[in-house]
Amino acid sequence: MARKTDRRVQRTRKLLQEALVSLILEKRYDKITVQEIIDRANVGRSTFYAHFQDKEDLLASNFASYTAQWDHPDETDHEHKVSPESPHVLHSLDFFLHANEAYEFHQAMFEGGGAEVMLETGRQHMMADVQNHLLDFLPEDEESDIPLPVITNFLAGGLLSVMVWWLKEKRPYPPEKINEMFQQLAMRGVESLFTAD
Amino acid sequence: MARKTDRRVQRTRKLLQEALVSLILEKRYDKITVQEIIDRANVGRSTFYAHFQDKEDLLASNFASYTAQWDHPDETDHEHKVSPESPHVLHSLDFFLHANEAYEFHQAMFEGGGAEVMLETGRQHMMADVQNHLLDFLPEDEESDIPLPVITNFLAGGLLSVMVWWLKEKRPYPPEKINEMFQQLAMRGVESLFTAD
Amino acid sequence: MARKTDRRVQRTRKLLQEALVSLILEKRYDKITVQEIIDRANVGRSTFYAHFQDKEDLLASNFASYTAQWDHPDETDHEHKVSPESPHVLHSLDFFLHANEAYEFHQAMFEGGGAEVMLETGRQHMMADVQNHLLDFLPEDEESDIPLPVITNFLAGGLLSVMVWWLKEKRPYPPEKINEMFQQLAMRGVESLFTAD
Amino acid sequence: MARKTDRRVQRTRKLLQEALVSLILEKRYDKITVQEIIDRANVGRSTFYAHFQDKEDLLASNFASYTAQWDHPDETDHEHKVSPESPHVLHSLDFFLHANEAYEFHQAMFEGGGAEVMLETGRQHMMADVQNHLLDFLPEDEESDIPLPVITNFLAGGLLSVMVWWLKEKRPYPPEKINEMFQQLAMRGVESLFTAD
DNA sequence: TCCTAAGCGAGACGGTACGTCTTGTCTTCCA
DNA sequence: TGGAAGACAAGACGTACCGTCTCGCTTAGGA
Repeated sequence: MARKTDRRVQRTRKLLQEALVSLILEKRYDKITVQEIIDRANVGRSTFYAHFQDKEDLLASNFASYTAQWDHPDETDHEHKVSPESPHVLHSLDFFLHANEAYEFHQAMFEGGGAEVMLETGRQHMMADVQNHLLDFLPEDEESDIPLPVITNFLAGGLLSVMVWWLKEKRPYPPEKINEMFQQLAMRGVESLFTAD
Repeated sequence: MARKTDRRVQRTRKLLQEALVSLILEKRYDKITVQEIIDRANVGRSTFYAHFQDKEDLLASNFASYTAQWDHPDETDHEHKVSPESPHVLHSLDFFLHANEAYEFHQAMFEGGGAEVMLETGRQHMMADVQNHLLDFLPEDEESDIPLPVITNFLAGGLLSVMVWWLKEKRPYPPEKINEMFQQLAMRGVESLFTAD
Repeated sequence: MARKTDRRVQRTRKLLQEALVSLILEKRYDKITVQEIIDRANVGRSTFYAHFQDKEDLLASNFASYTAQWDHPDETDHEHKVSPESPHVLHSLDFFLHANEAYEFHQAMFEGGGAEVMLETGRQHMMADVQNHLLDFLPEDEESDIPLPVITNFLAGGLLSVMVWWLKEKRPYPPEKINEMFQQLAMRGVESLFTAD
Repeated sequence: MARKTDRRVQRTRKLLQEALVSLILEKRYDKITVQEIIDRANVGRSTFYAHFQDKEDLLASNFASYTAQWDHPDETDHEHKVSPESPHVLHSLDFFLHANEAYEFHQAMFEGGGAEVMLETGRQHMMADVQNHLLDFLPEDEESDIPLPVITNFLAGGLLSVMVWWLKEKRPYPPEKINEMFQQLAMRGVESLFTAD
């Protein structure tokens, strides 16, 4: 059994991931060279390509576990089984909380220009997530006027946009607060801003 | 007066822009080479760089006039001075209509991978636009619970996301229809989907 | 008659020639750009090419009159019709005197790296000149052991080399003196240096 | 120890050198492109620049070993310790013999226009060589009327010129014969041609 | 004095080669 | 035997010049 090998392999992967992150903190992601990464990681060029297809692959691996949490959130706090009267159709708080924790990493991404790659991946996960949640709420037999993908895109797009703003602005509110705002906008719509509450 | 020169310059710029678009319709944007562009445009390499910094710059110039329309829409159809009862806080129809016209171009962008550049620029214009419109509706003296940028990001993010989906899906609805959906979501919120109308 | 035109043309040619020389005094000839020349001369690009084929052509024109003197020396001082006893088979003094006059120009050439072009042209003229003179001395009927081209190359090569050294060393001797040395070497050979005179 | 690497590197260098020579045999040196060289050598562009600064550098490397022989000739045939009666002040035969061996290469250079680079380098080596030999013959205590550099330039200039002629003429005489002519001219001078032997 | 053709400046342009840069593959050696 | 080291092929990049060209302005010399 190649247990020892596995451990070495994991170590090399980690070295490369950390090298990338540390570089991202210094300069734009898309200006980072494979050469720089392997220099920083003290790893041979061929070793890099033995583990990752390319730079993006390495980056993706960096937040694979990250987004994995979105797909498989801890099964503990599933207390937001809400009623239609008080529906948390979108468990957006999870996203904000999670973004809050990985704040520094996000900062690096935005400043470094690596955000696009991440955003696209993130968007896809978020979309899937949102859609799943919506499916729990929209009665299957009753076809809504608005197709599911439209709702999903609307919500995920809005959420992501607000979240990025929040992060770029260096979290002017606690995650719970910004989530509350988002929930109001998402659930009640803009119209509610103009009508008496 | 350098009139003739200007005309030549404009012609060259146009040749390059058209060459890029025609290439985008054939292959992924990021696989397109400067050499291919200038070959298609029958233009010298140095001429290319005399007019544009790089490939992205050329791409950007392609929808500069495009987004310019967002900033300075035709002053004719400013009839959406709507009442709060039927508020078109967001003149999103304009966006859908406009996207509808430039449909092929958008298709090329999305398929070709050049969308990122465009989306970012587009987002910025859209944000500014949305914000301006909101300012007309939010009473200045009355501070909302939710800061303006949050609303703006929410709406622009949702709009863009829906629009991209709509384009990528090859416009399954007429622009008026998709706009209607968006308006409902944006104005009334998701909650409205579950309540009796 | 286009008299006035001619005058303008001559002026332009002169401007370009002077611009080149002044530039050569500043930097290596082969690093000088056509653009720099026409900028310095305040002349349009097309005008340059209307007058000269290229940079080398302009350079050549600069010492066209120069070498012309070698081919058609002033017919006044032809008093070196020497006897075989005191033969000035090679009228090398002319070359040294001429080089002496155009000293600054030569300096520029050597320092500027434009010398090669000049040297090659100069060598050709010098060779032809030397050969002509030799023909006056070598009796046609009597075939020498050594073919004429060998002698010509030997003398012209040696003369040019000595002259270049002399110019590069900033003329450590008066032209008459260096010529005397050359004449001794050329006429009597190196052997004479070791034998009692 | 990078033994294997060295071998690869040497192979690449050789491939490039040979590619250049083979190209020179086909077309003018200054019309040869770096691209053509690397195509012929089956070598990547960056590899070329990893080994040589530019085209001239590659050319120079081609006769580096060549001129090296001039500086360090085989220590075997040092039997030209000649008496003043039969002085070989200048071991010019070595040069002719050497040029004879590398005949094809020279041909390529002259026809291809790459000769200038080579000639200048060759001249310098030849000058140093000639000067060293002269120092063995000219008694130090006895100052000649003619400075050493003048003699050196005269001899080296003449020798190079004759040699180039000889090569360009496709070696009309065996190297020993042309050397004999040169020696007579150099040692006894032109005057001797006119006097009874 | 006006007219007109040539000379000219300005500079856009197509084209070519350059030297740099980065990628992903491949080979060799070492631990 | 797996990984470090790094040479390498491939090829796009942005730059630098070149020589051609088109365009109007200026200007001189004949009308």
